[in-house]
Amino acid sequence: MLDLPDDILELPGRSPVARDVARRAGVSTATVSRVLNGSAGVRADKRDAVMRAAQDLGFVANGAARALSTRRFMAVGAVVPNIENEAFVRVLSSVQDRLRQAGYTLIAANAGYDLEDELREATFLLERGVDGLMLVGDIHHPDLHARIARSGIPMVQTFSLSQEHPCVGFDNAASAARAANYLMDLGHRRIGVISGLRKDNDRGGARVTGIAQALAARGLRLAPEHDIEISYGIGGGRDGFRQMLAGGVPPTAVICGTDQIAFGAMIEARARGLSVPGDLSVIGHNDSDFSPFLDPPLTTIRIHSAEIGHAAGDHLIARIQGRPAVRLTEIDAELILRASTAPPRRDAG
Amino acid sequence: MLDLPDDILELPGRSPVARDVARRAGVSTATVSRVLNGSAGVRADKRDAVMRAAQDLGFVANGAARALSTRRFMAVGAVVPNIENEAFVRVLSSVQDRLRQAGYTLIAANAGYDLEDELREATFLLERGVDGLMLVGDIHHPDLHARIARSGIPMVQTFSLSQEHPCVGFDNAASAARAANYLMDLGHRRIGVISGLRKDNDRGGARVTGIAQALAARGLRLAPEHDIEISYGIGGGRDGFRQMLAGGVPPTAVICGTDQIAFGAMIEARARGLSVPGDLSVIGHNDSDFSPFLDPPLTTIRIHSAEIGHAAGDHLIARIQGRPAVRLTEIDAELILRASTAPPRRDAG
DNA sequence: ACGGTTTTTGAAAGCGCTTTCAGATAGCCA
DNA sequence: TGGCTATCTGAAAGCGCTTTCAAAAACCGT
Repeated sequence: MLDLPDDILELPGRSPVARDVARRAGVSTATVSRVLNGSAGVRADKRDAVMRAAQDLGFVANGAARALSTRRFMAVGAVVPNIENEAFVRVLSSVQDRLRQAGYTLIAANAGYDLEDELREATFLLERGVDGLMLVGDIHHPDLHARIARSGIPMVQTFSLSQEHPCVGFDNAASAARAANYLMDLGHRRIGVISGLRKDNDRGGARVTGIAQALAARGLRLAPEHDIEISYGIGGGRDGFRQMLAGGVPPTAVICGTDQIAFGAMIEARARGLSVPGDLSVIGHNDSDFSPFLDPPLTTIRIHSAEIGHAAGDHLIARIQGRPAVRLTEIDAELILRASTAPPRRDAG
Repeated sequence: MLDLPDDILELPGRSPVARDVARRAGVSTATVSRVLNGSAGVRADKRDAVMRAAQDLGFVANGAARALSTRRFMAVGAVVPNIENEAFVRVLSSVQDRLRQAGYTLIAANAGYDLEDELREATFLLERGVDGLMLVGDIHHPDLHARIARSGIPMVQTFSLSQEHPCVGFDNAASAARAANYLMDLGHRRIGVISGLRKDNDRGGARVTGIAQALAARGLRLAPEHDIEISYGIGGGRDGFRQMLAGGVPPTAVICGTDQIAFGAMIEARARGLSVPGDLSVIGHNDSDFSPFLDPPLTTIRIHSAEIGHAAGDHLIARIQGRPAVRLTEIDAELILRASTAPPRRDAG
């Protein structure tokens, strides 16, 4: 290597490196590194000199070099089905909270409810060298877990519970069943479901199953024409409820996969001259910002996204740092009662 | 360095590196690198051997080493005021779209409408070695631009226009003025504003200024009691409109900083027995998902978030790759007319 | 078959940081 | 002050990849 004399090193274009700081402070790069990290066992005068030199030069350590050397990238990845979905955004935001405190960065990616895409995105993150990975749900591409295992980094699944893998979530079937039971307690007998896409989506699937089982447990059944699967969003909710009405005998209550869908269903119901909750009770999922303000305010299953995120973040950090972490954390979902649910009309048989 | 004999290298715990692939394919690491990247000028048989070896071993290049070597981190950072805000999420999502196509990763951070925090987060990203940076707005911590400049990476500001810095955005003052003019054309004379926090927020500030100027241009003025600043969200909108009514003579129309705020204002108006748009016209900002479905559907200024994101992404990629890029891109905001606006009542003077 | 090209290829030098290891210093007690 | 221990410190070896440079191999026209 061509070793330049010390005095011509202030090349303007080059951003300063540890070597420059060392030179300026009259120490070695080893000492610079010690000061800028743990500081353990460096004499005060040298430490100050290094600090000042770093300050003066505006030194910023090169993350790649540090990552290469420590084998720690100081980042964790998260792949969520839809990065624009409120619930996932909240989780990402709270995971990031925790990570940030531990000095880690969150890199989020979008899987678009597609297993292949999820695999691609996860692989991409793995290549980047993330130190941990957060996924949503328990259904993934068959190769995904093998790939994660090979990379040797910790992984945690969220939003649903899993027998196989570390997870932070809740029992989607049970919480949806609770909503169904609540409706049946009110006297409803014809209960419908409008869910988002269920393909490769264990949360959606489990919720419908839970509802069907709760109905069965009381001798009722989820009629096929009352079991609707649509795309997410308010428009989806309208379409879904329209389809349901087209099916014949209308339900007296519907449970929806998200509050957006519930909102859409309510709009469509009103457009058809049905009053909520008079003619139709509606329950959503997620407790979105707007839900308390709808007309009527929406009964919904609140998912504690922030708690899920915090727990998932803590779990990953712990395992990255070699500390023990619980394999399964259950964060209970909560049924928030508002005015969109009521007993069915007497004549609704 | 202790050079292990070639035959004991299948240590299970260690993930494979280029050296392993090279050995298995009977080539040098240089060739491995050539194959895995550009592939230029490698004989077909060797190329295949490398490909196969990499496949067999499940080789994944170490991103940190690559970044260190190429001086490219292949990631760009984005710092937005609120990562849970719909408009910013949409921009992030569309920036990521573009970056992903170019092989780059997006790392998003949250500044919480605080200049110090924004500086901290941006610095954090800079330390990571991001190759480019996206910011929101034209008001930043005094040290921020210096720091970015020192790191030598391209930066682009979004959502507003700037004289000083590269930007992709729109004229917040002009678009808000357009809304005000529309209301005045309908005959409104008492127009109010409910904006989110304006501190260190040039978008919010510019909108109010634009409205005030539009009013002034027609001999009207924005009464102080009709100029309300609140926190974001539906609750904020309700509070804001309540405050406005407490101010004395009620306005016949309000322009709100977001559709959430507008929604809140509409709720509060109705609670006070005012009909929209009969007694009060309401205009929002952003054209949120739910806005067409409100009752009445909300007139709003649609911000083309996806276009902003795409343009910002393209701009950064171009500059990272050393290609020229336009300094200022203006993405027009659009006034979407729906049913929440109408002429004022005749007797509303 | 041979000299001159044109391709391919591998050795080795980094990229900038951390960390080990041994030597240098400082501190302490007698 | 000397000797021994406890602290500090710097040289140097990596981390795993890319890339230059020169040597080796393949190709070509005669």
